[in-house]
Amino acid sequence: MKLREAARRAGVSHNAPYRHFPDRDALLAALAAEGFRMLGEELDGRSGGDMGEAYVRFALAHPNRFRLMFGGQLELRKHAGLREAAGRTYEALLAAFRARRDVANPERAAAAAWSLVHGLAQLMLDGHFSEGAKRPDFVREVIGAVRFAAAQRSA
Amino acid sequence: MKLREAARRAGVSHNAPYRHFPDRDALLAALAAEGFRMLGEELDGRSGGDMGEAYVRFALAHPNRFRLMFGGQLELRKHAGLREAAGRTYEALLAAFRARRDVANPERAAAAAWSLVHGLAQLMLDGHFSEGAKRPDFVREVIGAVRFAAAQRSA
DNA sequence: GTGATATGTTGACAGTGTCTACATCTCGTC
DNA sequence: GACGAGATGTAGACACTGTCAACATATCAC
Repeated sequence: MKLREAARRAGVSHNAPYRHFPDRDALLAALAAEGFRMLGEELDGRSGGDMGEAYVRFALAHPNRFRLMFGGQLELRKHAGLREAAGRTYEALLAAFRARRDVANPERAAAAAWSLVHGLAQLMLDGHFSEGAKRPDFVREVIGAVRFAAAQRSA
Repeated sequence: MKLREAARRAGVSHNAPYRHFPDRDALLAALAAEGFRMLGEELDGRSGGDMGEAYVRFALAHPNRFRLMFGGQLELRKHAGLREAAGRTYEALLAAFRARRDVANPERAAAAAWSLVHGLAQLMLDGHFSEGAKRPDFVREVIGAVRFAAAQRSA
């Protein structure tokens, strides 16, 4: 998280990063954007619970990256590329839900699904769920515990 | 987020806070703990979707507090009081689900419900859901889009 | 009144992000 | 091949930060 320390560890002077990024925030934004690309690759080709599990797996495998992407210290609205990268991920999820015929409202279901896996990832990263999260199938179980409001029935 | 700035704004010297907290992290931990207490009060007496809405409402009303509580920069495991405060909130949610007879597995359902509302709050705070989140009932709709696996039916 | 404790202040230290100025290295053009 | 331009690197300085040590004052029990 510290610019000078990173430069030191990379074996360059404390000012070298400024030749590649205008400031510290821009560097972090680039790392976050790369993170969104990585996440997109993990999710690509999956759907349903599988996709949700991949989302949480990514967060647990790259906790600092994930926190950087979603930690809120990046002022997402200031970095257009970031917002676009995140939006693309959401679009893929939305498309997956639109392809299903058994869900009443794909937009709401997609928002709920993203919220579910995102919250699960965040809470696990933060160390809540300490007891249950040790079970190897915890993520699958939690994701499997929800259904989305079915089509042809009132919401 | 800056100690000296906060001291300045409070009209005291930059070292006054050290008479009350051993270091910056301890001050933040105290603020987070107070946040958990506030959140607990908001959730108290509610259940179901109502509780979920109150959770998200709290996050949107106190974005910085919420991010402090769940941002992960606090090393939750280092502050026993914090972990306990968060655990108490979860216990209340768990109790609410245990009281329901129509849910197959209260533990999983509670974990899923917390994940759902937590992720929803976090994503809204970060500015995703930009289009849909403007609808006044967005939170209720998203929460209403999920069902929990029913009792007496295979998961 | 006296001593202890709580609370506040000033001054210093190392470390940080950022700016400016200076150096070098790499090429396309003549 | 020489040269000027741009990319990339470095050193030094600045204001700022969290933290520590030393010193001051206010409160209160005895």
